[in-house]
Amino acid sequence: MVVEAPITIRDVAARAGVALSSVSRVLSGHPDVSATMRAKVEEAAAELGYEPDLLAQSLRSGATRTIGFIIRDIANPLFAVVARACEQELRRNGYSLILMNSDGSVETESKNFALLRRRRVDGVIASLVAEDSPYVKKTILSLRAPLVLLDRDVKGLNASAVITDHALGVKAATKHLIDSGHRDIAFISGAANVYTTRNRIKGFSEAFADAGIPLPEKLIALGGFDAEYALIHARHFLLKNPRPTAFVAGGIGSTAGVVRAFNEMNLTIGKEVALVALDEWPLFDVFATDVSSVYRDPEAMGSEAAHLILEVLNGNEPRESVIATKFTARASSQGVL
Amino acid sequence: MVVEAPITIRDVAARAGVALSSVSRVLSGHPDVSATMRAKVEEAAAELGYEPDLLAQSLRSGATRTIGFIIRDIANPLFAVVARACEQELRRNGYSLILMNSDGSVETESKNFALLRRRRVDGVIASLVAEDSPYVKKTILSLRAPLVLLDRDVKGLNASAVITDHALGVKAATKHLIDSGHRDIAFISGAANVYTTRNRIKGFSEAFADAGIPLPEKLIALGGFDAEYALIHARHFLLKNPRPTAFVAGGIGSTAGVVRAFNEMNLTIGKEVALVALDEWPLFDVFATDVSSVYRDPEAMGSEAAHLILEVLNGNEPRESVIATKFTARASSQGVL
DNA sequence: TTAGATTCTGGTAACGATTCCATTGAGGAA
DNA sequence: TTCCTCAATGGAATCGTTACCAGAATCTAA
Repeated sequence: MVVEAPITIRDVAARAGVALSSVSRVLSGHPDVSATMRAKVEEAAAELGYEPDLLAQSLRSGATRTIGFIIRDIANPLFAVVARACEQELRRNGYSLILMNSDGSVETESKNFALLRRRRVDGVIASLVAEDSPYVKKTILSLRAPLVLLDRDVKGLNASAVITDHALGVKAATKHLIDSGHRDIAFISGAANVYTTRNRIKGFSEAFADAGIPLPEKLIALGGFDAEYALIHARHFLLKNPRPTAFVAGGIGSTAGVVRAFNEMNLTIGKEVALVALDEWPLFDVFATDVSSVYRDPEAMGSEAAHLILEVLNGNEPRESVIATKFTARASSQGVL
Repeated sequence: MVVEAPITIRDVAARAGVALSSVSRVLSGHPDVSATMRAKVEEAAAELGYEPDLLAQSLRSGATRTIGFIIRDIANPLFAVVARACEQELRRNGYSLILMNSDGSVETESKNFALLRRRRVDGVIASLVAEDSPYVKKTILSLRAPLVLLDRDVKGLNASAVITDHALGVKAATKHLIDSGHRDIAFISGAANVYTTRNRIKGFSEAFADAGIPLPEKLIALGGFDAEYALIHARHFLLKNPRPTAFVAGGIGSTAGVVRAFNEMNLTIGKEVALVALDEWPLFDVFATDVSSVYRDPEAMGSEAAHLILEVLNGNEPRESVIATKFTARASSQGVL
């Protein structure tokens, strides 16, 4: 396979019979260029099929027009939609997205940040595995590039953030359960070292406080967003006496685990046990039509993240953008008691 | 915010009191380096916290250690898993993944290829929107980098490919439906200008041929993988007389559309109409336990794609890798007639 | 007509790294 | 001692681009 060498600005200059610098001026739209020169260079460039090399441009200009995107797991359907919307918006603005999964490991996450720094990305959008891991601040402060956090709250970073108002939706969901007579409501979600969890628990607690009912602390399990964690703890809760009559599951993985536990014990959702899912997922409306949920718009999260990073790249100050949540009561949380 | 300038090899050389070239030799492990020199340079580099600039290295070496990943839609849960597995495997080998959605548009796809070329990616992994679009071959041949196609078959490209043996699973599924007495079996999927569809139809046809039954050509709709397309055609088929007793839905989007049509007409899956889904999706086992499916392993697809591109980058010839499919009969395809 | 400004162009130095080439000095063989 | 080899190092060219600087040509104003 013969691969001819790529066309460089040098070739164009030779063909047009002018200097390198003149070609560069024409191609980058410099004002001090005669019409003749412009025509000659453009013709030569077109004939040769010249394409500027982004690598060389980046080295020279210091900007790569790439944005790093670090998340725990792109296979989480919510984040896949976030990533899509974000990539689309960045692409429209001439940026490309470098995707990295941190696989739930703070070490991998740290390495990813370091690699993005070496790649000289213009910015990073990240959903951190944990806000309190010791390296986080150091790693991020040495980034030399603007950062947008997804649903995370780390002090002293001067970063932008897309923040979901989970409390709003979770509080409404919990109030709904309490109003329906539930008292022993289990809550299973990820660890409290991420804003997501803390803000959800805030909404959960407020609903109990408002109702003047003590928080069922023994039914709260905050340790992991994965299905396995949720399955184990849901099983455990379901063996208690009295067993919880309702479950709030934090995220898609948690919901999977909780529902598996129900299935194991042959509990019919909406009849023998109530369920509220936090976040929806693909085909939610098709196969899970009767599951009550707290919804947030992942498209909005993704495009907002892109806007926030572009804003800072354009010289504006970092800021936060809040995404609303909406509780929708469906059959899964009704008629249980 | 004061941002100090990044440390370059020049700073390290100055600190160690040696030449640039010596620093480079030490850092890139050249053999002709004295122990004294090595110690001096390594100490200086460590003290300054030197990190090599991948941009400059890439310009010099010609390799960026980046791989482009072009798919229709990362929010398709199957491809999200493919992307995750692929990114993980590439990361282990020191490569980063640049993600681009083509949004189902051949123009966007073409622009994405062109941008990746300008970014000098070392390779591209792509699931083409269409195999027969006029620009495809030209765009790809001008890539100057190895290519791995995902479930696509384009002649004359010298590309590697991860190919799914859809026919195997679809044939088994169709045979199962025929053996259960179904004759009017509808098939809804994407257009025939991608291998995926053609290979599925091959399996579908073969099952009919083996049974000596004519193919129900009027019940085959090949036009789009999206839910909307499937919904419209499923509705249309369900109004026929006699109406089809079974549906095969090609992909996650198609399944969503078909099931919505069932829901609209209050048809109970597995009782009044049979269904086989091609591909599974997250929480499939939790909420859709009774849907018969043809499964393929997206993890395997992703890591195979990574292996194939790495192979070619290591000097081997392009090749194909085949992924198996497995039909599993569940309640949705039984006891209908 | 001439001084000064303006337009246009070419040459060259960066950006940050690697690699070739030439030089030095030490060591070994005759 | 002389010649040769080879390890070790510094200097310079290079990757492809942009931007600065200087000089030539043209134009404007007095």
